[in-house]
Amino acid sequence: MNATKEKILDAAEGLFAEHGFGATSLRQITAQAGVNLAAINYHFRSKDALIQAVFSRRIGPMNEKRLAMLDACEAENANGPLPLVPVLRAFVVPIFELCRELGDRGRSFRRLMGRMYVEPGDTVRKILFEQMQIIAGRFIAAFQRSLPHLPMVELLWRIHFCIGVISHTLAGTNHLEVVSKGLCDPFDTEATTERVVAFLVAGMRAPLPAMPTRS
Amino acid sequence: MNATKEKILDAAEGLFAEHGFGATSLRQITAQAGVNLAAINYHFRSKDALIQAVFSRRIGPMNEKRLAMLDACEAENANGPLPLVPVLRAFVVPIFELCRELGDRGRSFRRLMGRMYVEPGDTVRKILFEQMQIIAGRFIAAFQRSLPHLPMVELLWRIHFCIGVISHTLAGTNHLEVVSKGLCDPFDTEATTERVVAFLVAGMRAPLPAMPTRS
DNA sequence: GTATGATTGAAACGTTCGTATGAGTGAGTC
DNA sequence: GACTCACTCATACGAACGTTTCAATCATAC
Repeated sequence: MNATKEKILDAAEGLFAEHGFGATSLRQITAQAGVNLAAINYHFRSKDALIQAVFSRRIGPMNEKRLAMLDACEAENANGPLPLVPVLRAFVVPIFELCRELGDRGRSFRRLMGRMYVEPGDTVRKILFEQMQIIAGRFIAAFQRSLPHLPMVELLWRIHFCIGVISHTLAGTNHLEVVSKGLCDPFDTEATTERVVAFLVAGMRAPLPAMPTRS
Repeated sequence: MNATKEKILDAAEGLFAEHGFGATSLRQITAQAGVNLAAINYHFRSKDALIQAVFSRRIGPMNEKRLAMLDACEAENANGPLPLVPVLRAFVVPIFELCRELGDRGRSFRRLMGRMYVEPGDTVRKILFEQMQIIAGRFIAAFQRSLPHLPMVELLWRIHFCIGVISHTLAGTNHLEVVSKGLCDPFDTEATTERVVAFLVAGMRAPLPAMPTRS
């Protein structure tokens, strides 16, 4: 790929993570990348297209890995119940692994990923929907096989909660570090992954809540 | 309070929730509120101060309610272990209750609250830190009494996860509605609260994760 | 009624934004 | 050497931004 294009993507990823999409100007990006302002509108068409490119560079490979892990899990348990833990791991692990592989750049990517779920505006929303469509069906079906007693409504809510934990952990504002006075290290990726999985496994297996009687 | 001031706060709350802080202009706000543009800089000093005002109008009462519920719980269990569920409820319930009380306006406030945890920029970050300081210590201590076997590091991580679930549930992008094809209703506040509590109770009580052996 | 202080109005300020333009550069082909 | 084509550059455009200014308006107390 063109070197300028990549420099732009790298700079944009970092600045978007730091300041958000709206608050990051194309001029900041080109300044940090050390390229000309017009290069963005040459290599990408617009700011929106740049945002899209920043995401798709990473998300595609990540979701492939997720599906690969899910495939492996389903293959190993073709004729029986699907154990919950590996399904959950297929959902959780690749995203943290990708962050670790990216090294220092992973810190930016984490924040971006965490933020994309709450980002207003159609641009990011659209990207998220497209990427979700690809894996949502597969994982819902897998979770259903793992937790067959759980009504669909409850299952979907709990997957929603899982995404919340993952997203918030990735977003990694420094609140946790501050509150814990450095005790908790969000960048110890492997330990964080295990903690997340343990929490989510328990949550998914929680007894059904007592529903309030509707008046 | 001045009627203009309140009209501005209402309009700002809705637009901030819909489009985010950066993407909402003061002109949009004054147009929606039906007041003059200069009114914002007269009643508040700046856009940042307006953002601050939008939040503090709601968060103060909410945290008071949280602490009140925690007080009650601690009073009832002065001489014994603190049960987990009421502590968690004190943490979770007031925020959902506030959203319900606010009616239609609660939908905007929910999104705002959910987003503030991931919002970039010093303005929101600072507000969040100030408000957190008030209740963080109290709740950490309470959770520690409820889960005395849990090491502090794990406890803090799990509180972090809880905030993730709450924040993501509040942020309430319509992903869940879309995926569930309307099966899940995020605005059934009471049922949502029970589901969140059930999930979080189980997560908090999860067995300790097997930590990876550090190489 | 008139003076006073708080509030609102219309208009403008300077800045920065995303985007567009057209000239310039440099490697590769004939 | 002339041509091509992908790319980079400096610069400009119009629009929208947050903020400011100052005159007009209003309620209220004297």
